[in-house]
Amino acid sequence: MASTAGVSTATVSRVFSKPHLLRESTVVHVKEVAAQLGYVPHHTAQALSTGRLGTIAVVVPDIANPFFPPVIRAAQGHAYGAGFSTLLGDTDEDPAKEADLLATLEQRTDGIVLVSSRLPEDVVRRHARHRPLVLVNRDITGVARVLVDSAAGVRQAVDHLAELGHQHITYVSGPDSSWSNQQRRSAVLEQSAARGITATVQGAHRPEHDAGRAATAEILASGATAAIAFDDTIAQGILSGMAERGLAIPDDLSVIGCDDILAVNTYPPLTTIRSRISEAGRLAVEMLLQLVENRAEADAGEDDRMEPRHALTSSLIPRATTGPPIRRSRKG
Amino acid sequence: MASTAGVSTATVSRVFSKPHLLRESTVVHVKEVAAQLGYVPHHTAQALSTGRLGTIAVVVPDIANPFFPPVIRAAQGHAYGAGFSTLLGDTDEDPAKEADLLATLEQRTDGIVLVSSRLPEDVVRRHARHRPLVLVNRDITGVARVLVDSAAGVRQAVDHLAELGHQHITYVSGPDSSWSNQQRRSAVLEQSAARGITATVQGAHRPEHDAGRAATAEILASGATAAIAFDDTIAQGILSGMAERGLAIPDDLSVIGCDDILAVNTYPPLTTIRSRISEAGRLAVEMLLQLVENRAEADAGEDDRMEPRHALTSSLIPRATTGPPIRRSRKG
DNA sequence: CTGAAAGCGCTTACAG
DNA sequence: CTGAAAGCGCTTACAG
Repeated sequence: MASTAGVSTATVSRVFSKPHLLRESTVVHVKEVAAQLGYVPHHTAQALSTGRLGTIAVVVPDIANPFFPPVIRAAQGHAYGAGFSTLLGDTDEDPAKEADLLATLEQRTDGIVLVSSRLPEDVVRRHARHRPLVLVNRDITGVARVLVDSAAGVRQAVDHLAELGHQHITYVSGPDSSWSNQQRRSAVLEQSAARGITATVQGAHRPEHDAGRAATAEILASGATAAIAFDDTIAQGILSGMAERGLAIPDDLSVIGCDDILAVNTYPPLTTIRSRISEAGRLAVEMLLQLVENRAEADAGEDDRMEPRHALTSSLIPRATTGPPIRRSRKG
Repeated sequence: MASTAGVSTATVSRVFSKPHLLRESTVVHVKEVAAQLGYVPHHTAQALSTGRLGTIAVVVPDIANPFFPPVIRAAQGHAYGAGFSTLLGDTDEDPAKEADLLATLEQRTDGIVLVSSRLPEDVVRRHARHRPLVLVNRDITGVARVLVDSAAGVRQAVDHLAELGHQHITYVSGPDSSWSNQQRRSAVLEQSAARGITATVQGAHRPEHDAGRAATAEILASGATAAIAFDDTIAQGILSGMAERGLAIPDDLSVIGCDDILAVNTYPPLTTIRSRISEAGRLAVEMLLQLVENRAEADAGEDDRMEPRHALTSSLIPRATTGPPIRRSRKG
């Protein structure tokens, strides 16, 4: 390439990375020849030389869980726009696999977005000290993170139910190890106490339709007239559980989901708590690229510590699965 | 590393790539020192040297479309097992972006799995001639591909409806540019003709809940007593459209989806056509890695042309949204 | 504004 | 069984 353009390889390199250092005519000429020959700078060689891979990774517990695709999509889109490719990692909800993946990805990327990590805090912290890392949906001091703050939406949900006249509600929980689950459960409990209504907590645990459906019996037995589910999938399962028994929504039970991943794809349309999760993906990548740049500069200067923590707020989207506790006395 | 272990870099290299060429004791010793120092072979340098990136890409039209995550998941899992990382590309259903992505990914991967490509045949063919490429859900002669053959399942669906007594059914179509859509439509039309029942075709076009819901009016107007939808999302939209009108499933309309991505997450549980789509992801990667290996060998030998075409079969999963056309005369 | 030369960290014939 | 040396295709001080 350099030879057929009659210049040195250094010049070719500059044409593609620092054209402002060159005479305009040189740039034009070399680019012409390059176009002719279909020449493109060899990515791997560039990477080896500069130490910048132009690649990030997004690691999630389960791609097939509908919460994650929007996050991944936004992350990939933003990274692509900034000239970065995106590696995808699926930990299968397994901390060991997550650790493994992190080790592999570490040497193949400039930085990692770790979504809903199941790893111990100190492991994450250690990794973050060495390499650019941004957490999504995990709140670890000292590590850059963006949190989908569902607490605000959950409080609105409790208020909504209290105003409809519900006296006893139940929180149908998700995975115990999930930060979001802990946050949502606390918000339900605290806000219920504040409003002077009874709140109980029970399992579904697995964020799956079947788990929600199976939880229906316990919900009905509890005497609660409304359920706030850890996520939409569980909520939808409860809807099925009710339909199975010939019970009506919302008359026999008000149901509120979380995440708004099902949109209006249920019938009746599900009242839920919406948080801009794709915003979380975009923001996380933005922060990560910031860290990558800082690190590049820090090599030549001093390390500047920063601890960004972004919380994205949420809000209740009332649709058709909530109403007054009309048949609340069905058990009597 | 080499120096502290008292060997040459060549030996260190061999310890990690061709240990069988070395004395057992040398391997053990070098590995010990490596563990001590936390040394790991530099991936990018390896890649530059060998020309093997250890990376593949999976390109899909839309990560958020629930059809794709299982494919991606299986592909990533299988690639990971074989020591390959997976880059993810989202074309946003845009052929221009798809072409762009392909060009970028081409130099960053050993090969690409292209799912539901929207690109012209010759563009895909040209790419496949130069680099390992496997298509999923696109049938282009001369290019390795794995097809989710929904035709078999669709024929079963038509038979199922005919046996229930339906005389007029409608196919609610998906994206016109989709290979799957064409295949499914043809299968509905042909099998209906074979069974001597009437089949009409109408739009939903976009594979979205709302499009399905909006299609309900036309379905009812058509006089059809059963609908086979391009996919589960559209089918679910039809379910909502019917519920909205206070009409019953399956009495007022039998509905069959396709892809089984919703599993039993609807109520009533959706009769649908299942194809092992995650199997498609796994198989595609398997074929791709085969191509990558072949190409590596072909460099030193002769190119061996092969044209693998795998069709994964499908079958009807009867659940609760199909039944006899009880109120078929509702319009009279 | 441009080039010669060293270097990024491996791999791989070629010798021995 | 192991090492010296060239090479993978760039980038980047250093000269000029």
